[in-house]
Amino acid sequence: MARRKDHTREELTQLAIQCGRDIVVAEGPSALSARNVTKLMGYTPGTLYNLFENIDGLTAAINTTSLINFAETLRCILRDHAKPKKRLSKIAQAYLEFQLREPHLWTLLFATPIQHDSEDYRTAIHLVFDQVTEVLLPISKNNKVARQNAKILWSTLHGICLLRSSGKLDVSGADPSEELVKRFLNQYFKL
Amino acid sequence: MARRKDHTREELTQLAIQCGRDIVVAEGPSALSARNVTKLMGYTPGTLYNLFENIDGLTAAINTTSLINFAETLRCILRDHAKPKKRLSKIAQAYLEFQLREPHLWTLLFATPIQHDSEDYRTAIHLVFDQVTEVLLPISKNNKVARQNAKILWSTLHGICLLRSSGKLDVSGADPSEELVKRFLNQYFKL
DNA sequence: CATAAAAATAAACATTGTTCAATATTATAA
DNA sequence: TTATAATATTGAACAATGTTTATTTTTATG
Repeated sequence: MARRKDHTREELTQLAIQCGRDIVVAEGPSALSARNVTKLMGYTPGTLYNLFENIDGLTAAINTTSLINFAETLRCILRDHAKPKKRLSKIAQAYLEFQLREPHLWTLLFATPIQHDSEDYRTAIHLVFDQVTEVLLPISKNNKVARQNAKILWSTLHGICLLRSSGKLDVSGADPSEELVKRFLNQYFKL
Repeated sequence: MARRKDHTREELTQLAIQCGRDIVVAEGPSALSARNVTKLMGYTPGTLYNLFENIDGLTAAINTTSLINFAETLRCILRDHAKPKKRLSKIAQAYLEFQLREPHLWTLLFATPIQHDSEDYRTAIHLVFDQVTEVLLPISKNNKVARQNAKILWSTLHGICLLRSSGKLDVSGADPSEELVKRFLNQYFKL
Protein backbone atom coordinates (compact mmCIF):
# COMPACT_ATOMS: atom_id res chain seq x y z
CA MET A 1 0.00 0.00 0.00
CA ALA A 2 2.90 2.35 -0.52
CA ARG A 3 2.00 5.76 -1.91
CA ARG A 4 5.27 7.24 -2.87
CA LYS A 5 3.54 9.73 -5.15
CA ASP A 6 1.24 11.06 -2.45
CA HIS A 7 4.02 12.91 -0.72
CA THR A 8 7.72 13.31 -1.07
CA ARG A 9 9.72 12.45 1.97
CA GLU A 10 10.01 16.14 2.79
CA GLU A 11 6.26 16.70 2.40
CA LEU A 12 5.62 13.73 4.64
CA THR A 13 7.93 15.15 7.29
CA GLN A 14 6.14 18.48 7.17
CA LEU A 15 2.79 16.69 7.37
CA ALA A 16 3.95 14.85 10.49
CA ILE A 17 5.12 18.08 12.09
CA GLN A 18 1.86 19.84 11.21
CA CYS A 19 -0.32 17.01 12.51
CA GLY A 20 1.78 16.66 15.65
CA ARG A 21 1.54 20.39 16.25
CA ASP A 22 -2.23 20.34 15.80
CA ILE A 23 -2.56 17.51 18.29
CA VAL A 24 -0.45 19.33 20.87
CA VAL A 25 -2.39 22.55 20.41
CA ALA A 26 -5.71 20.76 20.76
CA GLU A 27 -5.00 18.14 23.41
CA GLY A 28 -1.65 18.96 25.00
CA PRO A 29 1.77 17.28 24.95
CA SER A 30 0.52 14.06 26.51
CA ALA A 31 -1.57 13.35 23.41
CA LEU A 32 1.48 13.45 21.16
CA SER A 33 1.85 9.73 20.50
CA ALA A 34 3.13 7.98 17.39
CA ARG A 35 -0.25 6.37 16.83
CA ASN A 36 -2.20 9.61 17.23
CA VAL A 37 0.03 11.50 14.86
CA THR A 38 0.14 8.89 12.12
CA LYS A 39 -3.57 8.27 12.38
CA LEU A 40 -4.21 11.96 11.75
CA MET A 41 -1.73 11.80 8.88
CA GLY A 42 -3.55 8.83 7.38
CA TYR A 43 -0.58 6.54 7.91
CA THR A 44 0.50 3.87 10.37
CA PRO A 45 2.94 4.16 13.29
CA GLY A 46 5.87 2.56 11.49
CA THR A 47 5.93 5.40 8.97
CA LEU A 48 6.95 7.88 11.66
CA TYR A 49 10.16 5.92 12.15
CA ASN A 50 11.11 6.43 8.52
CA LEU A 51 10.97 10.17 9.13
CA PHE A 52 12.40 10.52 12.63
CA GLU A 53 14.73 8.47 14.74
CA ASN A 54 12.14 8.33 17.49
CA ILE A 55 9.22 10.23 18.94
CA ASP A 56 11.56 12.79 20.50
CA GLY A 57 12.75 13.63 17.02
CA LEU A 58 9.22 14.68 16.11
CA THR A 59 8.93 16.64 19.35
CA ALA A 60 12.16 18.43 18.58
CA ALA A 61 10.92 19.22 15.07
CA ILE A 62 7.68 20.71 16.43
CA ASN A 63 9.66 22.72 18.97
CA THR A 64 11.96 23.92 16.21
CA THR A 65 9.00 25.37 14.32
CA SER A 66 7.77 27.02 17.52
CA LEU A 67 11.16 28.64 17.98
CA ILE A 68 11.27 29.78 14.35
CA ASN A 69 7.82 31.30 14.69
CA PHE A 70 8.79 33.05 17.90
CA ALA A 71 11.97 34.36 16.30
CA GLU A 72 9.85 35.76 13.48
CA THR A 73 7.55 37.43 16.00
CA LEU A 74 10.58 39.00 17.66
CA ARG A 75 11.90 40.17 14.30
CA CYS A 76 8.62 41.95 13.54
CA ILE A 77 8.48 43.52 16.98
CA LEU A 78 12.06 44.72 16.84
CA ARG A 79 11.86 46.07 13.32
CA ASP A 80 10.87 49.56 14.47
CA HIS A 81 14.21 50.29 16.15
CA ALA A 82 12.67 51.81 19.25
CA LYS A 83 14.85 52.65 22.22
CA PRO A 84 16.73 49.65 23.66
CA LYS A 85 14.77 49.61 26.89
CA LYS A 86 11.47 49.79 25.05
CA ARG A 87 12.54 46.89 22.84
CA LEU A 88 13.58 44.91 25.87
CA SER A 89 10.17 45.40 27.39
CA LYS A 90 8.57 44.20 24.17
CA ILE A 91 10.66 41.03 24.16
CA ALA A 92 9.51 40.18 27.65
CA GLN A 93 5.92 40.87 26.73
CA ALA A 94 6.21 38.66 23.66
CA TYR A 95 7.46 35.79 25.76
CA LEU A 96 4.59 36.10 28.21
CA GLU A 97 2.12 36.31 25.35
CA PHE A 98 3.50 33.22 23.69
CA GLN A 99 2.73 31.23 26.81
CA LEU A 100 -0.75 32.75 27.04
CA ARG A 101 -1.69 32.24 23.40
CA GLU A 102 -0.29 28.74 22.98
CA PRO A 103 0.10 27.21 26.42
CA HIS A 104 0.46 23.66 25.09
CA LEU A 105 3.12 24.59 22.57
CA TRP A 106 4.92 26.57 25.25
CA THR A 107 4.81 23.56 27.58
CA LEU A 108 6.13 21.23 24.91
CA LEU A 109 8.94 23.65 24.14
CA PHE A 110 10.02 24.82 27.56
CA ALA A 111 8.54 22.56 30.21
CA THR A 112 9.00 19.11 28.71
CA PRO A 113 12.38 17.45 29.19
CA ILE A 114 13.80 16.33 25.86
CA GLN A 115 17.34 15.19 25.26
CA HIS A 116 17.25 15.27 21.46
CA ASP A 117 19.84 17.70 20.20
CA SER A 118 19.69 18.28 16.45
CA GLU A 119 21.56 20.94 14.55
CA ASP A 120 18.26 22.47 13.37
CA TYR A 121 17.11 22.84 16.94
CA ARG A 122 20.26 24.57 18.10
CA THR A 123 20.09 26.89 15.11
CA ALA A 124 16.50 27.80 15.96
CA ILE A 125 17.45 28.54 19.55
CA HIS A 126 20.08 30.96 18.38
CA LEU A 127 17.59 32.54 16.00
CA VAL A 128 15.77 33.70 19.12
CA PHE A 129 18.66 34.10 21.51
CA ASP A 130 20.84 36.18 19.22
CA GLN A 131 18.09 38.73 18.79
CA VAL A 132 17.75 39.04 22.55
CA THR A 133 21.48 39.47 22.89
CA GLU A 134 21.51 42.11 20.16
CA VAL A 135 18.85 44.16 21.90
CA LEU A 136 20.80 43.97 25.15
CA LEU A 137 24.10 45.00 23.59
CA PRO A 138 23.48 48.78 23.76
CA ILE A 139 22.70 48.61 27.47
CA SER A 140 25.50 46.23 28.43
CA LYS A 141 29.15 46.87 29.15
CA ASN A 142 30.42 44.54 26.45
CA ASN A 143 29.59 41.51 24.32
CA LYS A 144 30.14 38.99 27.07
CA VAL A 145 27.94 40.88 29.51
CA ALA A 146 25.23 41.25 26.89
CA ARG A 147 25.28 37.49 26.36
CA GLN A 148 25.12 36.85 30.09
CA ASN A 149 22.33 39.36 30.50
CA ALA A 150 20.42 37.60 27.75
CA LYS A 151 20.78 34.30 29.58
CA ILE A 152 19.68 35.85 32.84
CA LEU A 153 16.69 37.56 31.22
CA TRP A 154 15.74 34.36 29.49
CA SER A 155 16.09 32.31 32.67
CA THR A 156 13.96 34.71 34.66
CA LEU A 157 11.15 34.90 32.09
CA HIS A 158 11.31 31.16 31.87
CA GLY A 159 11.16 30.65 35.61
CA ILE A 160 8.31 33.09 36.08
CA CYS A 161 6.27 31.38 33.37
CA LEU A 162 6.98 28.01 34.95
CA LEU A 163 5.69 29.31 38.27
CA ARG A 164 2.59 30.55 36.50
CA SER A 165 1.98 27.30 34.64
CA SER A 166 2.55 25.11 37.68
CA GLY A 167 0.19 27.19 39.75
CA LYS A 168 2.70 27.07 42.59
CA LEU A 169 3.09 30.00 44.94
CA ASP A 170 -0.10 31.64 43.73
CA VAL A 171 1.81 33.57 41.13
CA SER A 172 -1.18 34.34 38.99
CA GLY A 173 -3.16 35.41 42.02
CA ALA A 174 -1.30 37.61 44.46
CA ASP A 175 1.50 38.54 42.08
CA PRO A 176 0.63 38.45 38.38
CA SER A 177 3.57 37.39 36.22
CA GLU A 178 3.36 40.68 34.33
CA GLU A 179 4.05 42.49 37.57
CA LEU A 180 6.96 40.21 38.43
CA VAL A 181 8.48 40.72 35.00
CA LYS A 182 8.04 44.46 35.24
CA ARG A 183 9.73 44.54 38.62
CA PHE A 184 12.58 42.45 37.34
CA LEU A 185 13.13 44.64 34.28
CA ASN A 186 12.97 47.82 36.33
CA GLN A 187 15.35 46.59 38.94
CA TYR A 188 17.84 44.66 36.87
CA PHE A 189 17.96 46.76 33.72
CA LYS A 190 16.98 50.06 35.36
CA LEU A 191 14.13 50.18 32.91
CA MET B 1 -0.07 -13.38 51.59
CA ALA B 2 -0.91 -10.32 53.61
CA ARG B 3 1.75 -9.24 56.10
CA ARG B 4 0.02 -6.64 58.13
CA LYS B 5 2.53 -7.03 60.93
CA ASP B 6 5.55 -6.42 58.73
CA HIS B 7 4.77 -2.75 58.43
CA THR B 8 2.08 -0.39 59.48
CA ARG B 9 0.48 1.56 56.72
CA GLU B 10 2.63 4.54 57.63
CA GLU B 11 5.83 2.48 57.63
CA LEU B 12 4.88 1.06 54.26
CA THR B 13 4.36 4.56 52.87
CA GLN B 14 7.76 5.64 54.15
CA LEU B 15 9.31 2.51 52.67
CA ALA B 16 7.80 3.32 49.29
CA ILE B 17 9.11 6.88 49.44
CA GLN B 18 12.57 5.69 50.48
CA CYS B 19 12.76 3.05 47.75
CA GLY B 20 11.40 5.45 45.15
CA ARG B 21 13.95 8.04 46.19
CA ASP B 22 16.79 5.52 45.98
CA ILE B 23 15.73 4.52 42.49
CA VAL B 24 15.59 8.13 41.32
CA VAL B 25 18.98 8.90 42.82
CA ALA B 26 20.54 5.84 41.22
CA GLU B 27 18.82 5.68 37.84
CA GLY B 28 16.96 8.93 37.31
CA PRO B 29 13.28 9.88 37.17
CA SER B 30 12.53 7.66 34.18
CA ALA B 31 13.24 4.57 36.30
CA LEU B 32 10.57 5.52 38.82
CA SER B 33 7.92 2.98 37.86
CA ALA B 34 5.37 1.23 40.04
CA ARG B 35 6.94 -2.14 39.30
CA ASN B 36 10.48 -0.99 40.06
CA VAL B 37 9.51 0.59 43.34
CA THR B 38 7.41 -2.26 44.65
CA LYS B 39 9.98 -4.83 43.56
CA LEU B 40 12.61 -3.00 45.62
CA MET B 41 10.12 -2.85 48.50
CA GLY B 42 9.52 -6.57 48.26
CA TYR B 43 5.90 -6.11 47.27
CA THR B 44 3.84 -6.16 44.09
CA PRO B 45 2.57 -3.23 42.01
CA GLY B 46 -0.96 -3.29 43.36
CA THR B 47 0.29 -2.45 46.84
CA LEU B 48 1.42 0.99 45.68
CA TYR B 49 -2.20 1.82 44.92
CA ASN B 50 -3.18 1.14 48.49
CA LEU B 51 -0.72 3.83 49.55
CA PHE B 52 -1.07 6.46 46.83
CA GLU B 53 -3.80 7.45 44.42
CA ASN B 54 -1.44 6.98 41.52
CA ILE B 55 2.23 7.10 40.60
CA ASP B 56 2.20 10.91 40.68
CA GLY B 57 1.24 10.67 44.32
CA LEU B 58 4.49 8.85 45.03
CA THR B 59 6.42 11.37 42.97
CA ALA B 60 4.87 14.21 44.94
CA ALA B 61 5.76 12.46 48.19
CA ILE B 62 9.39 12.06 47.13
CA ASN B 63 9.48 15.70 46.07
CA THR B 64 7.99 16.71 49.39
CA THR B 65 10.86 15.05 51.24
CA SER B 66 13.34 16.78 48.92
CA LEU B 67 11.76 20.12 49.77
CA ILE B 68 11.78 19.37 53.48
CA ASN B 69 15.45 18.41 53.30
CA PHE B 70 16.28 21.56 51.37
CA ALA B 71 14.35 23.67 53.85
CA GLU B 72 16.40 22.09 56.64
CA THR B 73 19.61 22.88 54.76
CA LEU B 74 18.47 26.47 54.47
CA ARG B 75 17.63 26.62 58.14
CA CYS B 76 21.14 25.47 59.07
CA ILE B 77 22.74 27.92 56.70
CA LEU B 78 20.67 30.84 57.91
CA ARG B 79 21.08 30.08 61.59
CA ASP B 80 24.16 32.29 61.94
CA HIS B 81 22.27 35.54 61.29
CA ALA B 82 24.89 36.97 58.98
CA LYS B 83 24.20 40.15 57.03
CA PRO B 84 21.15 39.93 54.75
CA LYS B 85 23.16 40.09 51.55
CA LYS B 86 25.53 37.42 52.72
CA ARG B 87 22.59 35.21 53.61
CA LEU B 88 21.06 35.82 50.22
CA SER B 89 24.24 34.73 48.56
CA LYS B 90 24.24 31.56 50.62
CA ILE B 91 20.70 30.74 49.60
CA ALA B 92 21.63 30.97 45.94
CA GLN B 93 24.69 28.85 46.51
CA ALA B 94 22.64 26.22 48.31
CA TYR B 95 20.24 25.99 45.37
CA LEU B 96 23.06 25.51 42.89
CA GLU B 97 24.64 22.91 45.12
CA PHE B 98 21.44 20.97 45.48
CA GLN B 99 21.30 20.53 41.73
CA LEU B 100 24.97 19.53 41.63
CA ARG B 101 24.81 17.04 44.49
CA GLU B 102 21.53 15.39 43.58
CA PRO B 103 20.85 16.11 39.92
CA HIS B 104 18.19 13.40 39.60
CA LEU B 105 16.27 14.54 42.67
CA TRP B 106 16.52 18.10 41.42
CA THR B 107 15.15 17.05 38.03
CA LEU B 108 12.27 15.14 39.59
CA LEU B 109 11.44 18.12 41.78
CA PHE B 110 11.86 21.04 39.42
CA ALA B 111 12.05 19.80 35.85
CA THR B 112 9.36 17.13 35.75
CA PRO B 113 5.80 18.29 35.15
CA ILE B 114 3.48 16.96 37.85
CA GLN B 115 -0.08 18.07 38.43
CA HIS B 116 -0.56 16.43 41.81
CA ASP B 117 -1.30 19.08 44.40
CA SER B 118 -1.43 17.76 47.95
CA GLU B 119 -1.54 19.84 51.08
CA ASP B 120 1.75 18.35 52.28
CA TYR B 121 3.43 19.43 49.11
CA ARG B 122 2.23 23.00 49.33
CA THR B 123 3.30 23.14 52.95
CA ALA B 124 6.78 21.92 52.04
CA ILE B 125 7.05 24.55 49.31
CA HIS B 126 6.30 27.26 51.82
CA LEU B 127 8.82 25.75 54.22
CA VAL B 128 11.44 26.78 51.69
CA PHE B 129 9.83 29.83 50.20
CA ASP B 130 9.02 31.56 53.46
CA GLN B 131 12.65 31.38 54.52
CA VAL B 132 13.71 33.00 51.28
CA THR B 133 11.11 35.72 51.75
CA GLU B 134 12.26 36.31 55.30
CA VAL B 135 15.86 36.80 54.24
CA LEU B 136 14.75 39.28 51.59
CA LEU B 137 12.56 41.28 53.93
CA PRO B 138 15.37 43.50 55.35
CA ILE B 139 16.47 44.52 51.87
CA SER B 140 12.99 45.05 50.41
CA LYS B 141 10.66 48.01 50.63
CA ASN B 142 7.80 46.07 52.22
CA ASN B 143 6.29 42.63 52.64
CA LYS B 144 4.78 42.48 49.21
CA VAL B 145 8.00 43.47 47.52
CA ALA B 146 9.93 40.91 49.57
CA ARG B 147 7.52 38.23 48.41
CA GLN B 148 7.85 39.31 44.81
CA ASN B 149 11.62 39.47 45.10
CA ALA B 150 11.59 35.94 46.45
CA LYS B 151 9.60 34.77 43.46
CA ILE B 152 11.93 36.54 41.07
CA LEU B 153 15.01 35.15 42.78
CA TRP B 154 13.54 31.70 42.77
CA SER B 155 12.52 31.93 39.11
CA THR B 156 15.95 33.10 38.06
CA LEU B 157 17.84 30.42 39.97
CA HIS B 158 15.42 27.91 38.58
CA GLY B 159 15.80 29.11 35.00
CA ILE B 160 19.58 29.19 35.19
CA CYS B 161 19.69 25.65 36.54
CA LEU B 162 17.34 24.52 33.80
CA LEU B 163 19.64 26.04 31.21
CA ARG B 164 22.53 24.22 32.81
CA SER B 165 20.75 20.88 32.96
CA SER B 166 19.44 21.09 29.41
CA GLY B 167 22.87 21.95 28.11
CA LYS B 168 21.28 24.65 25.97
CA LEU B 169 23.13 27.86 25.22
CA ASP B 170 26.44 26.47 26.48
CA VAL B 171 25.73 27.75 29.93
CA SER B 172 28.21 25.54 31.67
CA GLY B 173 30.84 26.34 29.07
CA ALA B 174 31.15 30.00 28.19
CA ASP B 175 29.15 31.27 31.16
CA PRO B 176 29.17 29.07 34.27
CA SER B 177 25.92 29.23 36.18
CA GLU B 178 27.77 30.46 39.25
CA GLU B 179 28.86 33.51 37.28
CA LEU B 180 25.34 34.13 36.00
CA VAL B 181 23.91 33.89 39.49
CA LYS B 182 26.59 36.22 40.84
CA ARG B 183 25.87 38.77 38.15
CA PHE B 184 22.15 38.56 38.83
CA LEU B 185 22.56 39.01 42.58
CA ASN B 186 24.97 41.92 42.13
CA GLN B 187 22.80 43.71 39.65
CA TYR B 188 19.35 43.01 41.04
CA PHE B 189 20.01 43.11 44.75
CA LYS B 190 23.04 45.44 44.61
CA LEU B 191 24.94 42.73 46.38
C1' DC C 1 -13.08 -21.52 66.80
C1' DA C 2 -15.71 -19.20 63.21
C1' DT C 3 -16.26 -15.18 60.87
C1' DA C 4 -15.42 -10.62 59.40
C1' DA C 5 -12.00 -7.30 57.95
C1' DA C 6 -8.00 -6.11 55.85
C1' DA C 7 -3.76 -6.64 53.03
C1' DA C 8 -1.41 -8.44 49.30
C1' DT C 9 -1.27 -10.77 45.10
C1' DA C 10 -1.77 -12.26 40.39
C1' DA C 11 -3.65 -11.53 36.35
C1' DA C 12 -5.62 -8.80 33.14
C1' DC C 13 -6.41 -4.41 30.25
C1' DA C 14 -5.30 -0.45 27.67
C1' DT C 15 -1.74 2.38 26.09
C1' DT C 16 2.82 3.59 25.27
C1' DG C 17 7.46 3.38 22.04
C1' DT C 18 9.68 0.64 18.80
C1' DT C 19 11.16 -3.07 15.55
C1' DC C 20 10.87 -5.87 11.53
C1' DA C 21 9.44 -9.27 8.19
C1' DA C 22 6.09 -9.18 4.69
C1' DT C 23 3.67 -6.70 1.21
C1' DA C 24 2.56 -3.17 -2.08
C1' DT C 25 4.03 0.29 -5.07
C1' DT C 26 7.17 2.69 -8.06
C1' DA C 27 11.46 3.22 -10.76
C1' DT C 28 14.76 1.15 -13.71
C1' DA C 29 16.68 -1.77 -17.19
C1' DA C 30 16.46 -5.28 -20.64
C1' DT D 1 6.44 -4.50 -22.43
C1' DT D 2 8.20 -7.08 -18.90
C1' DA D 3 11.30 -8.41 -15.28
C1' DT D 4 13.84 -6.84 -11.58
C1' DA D 5 15.51 -3.85 -8.17
C1' DA D 6 14.54 -0.25 -4.91
C1' DT D 7 11.61 1.85 -1.85
C1' DA D 8 7.47 2.94 0.98
C1' DT D 9 4.06 1.22 3.90
C1' DT D 10 1.91 -1.90 6.62
C1' DG D 11 0.58 -5.02 10.24
C1' DA D 12 1.78 -7.63 13.71
C1' DA D 13 4.50 -8.32 17.42
C1' DC D 14 7.36 -7.09 21.78
C1' DA D 15 8.40 -5.06 26.02
C1' DA D 16 7.22 -1.70 29.37
C1' DT D 17 4.17 1.49 31.31
C1' DG D 18 -0.08 2.80 34.65
C1' DT D 19 -4.06 0.98 36.65
C1' DT D 20 -8.02 -2.04 38.11
C1' DT D 21 -10.12 -5.98 40.23
C1' DA D 22 -11.29 -10.57 41.68
C1' DT D 23 -9.06 -13.81 44.52
C1' DT D 24 -6.26 -15.44 48.08
C1' DT D 25 -3.94 -15.03 52.36
C1' DT D 26 -3.33 -13.22 56.69
C1' DT D 27 -4.91 -10.97 60.86
C1' DA D 28 -8.34 -9.26 64.10
C1' DT D 29 -12.73 -9.86 66.34
C1' DG D 30 -16.75 -11.78 68.51
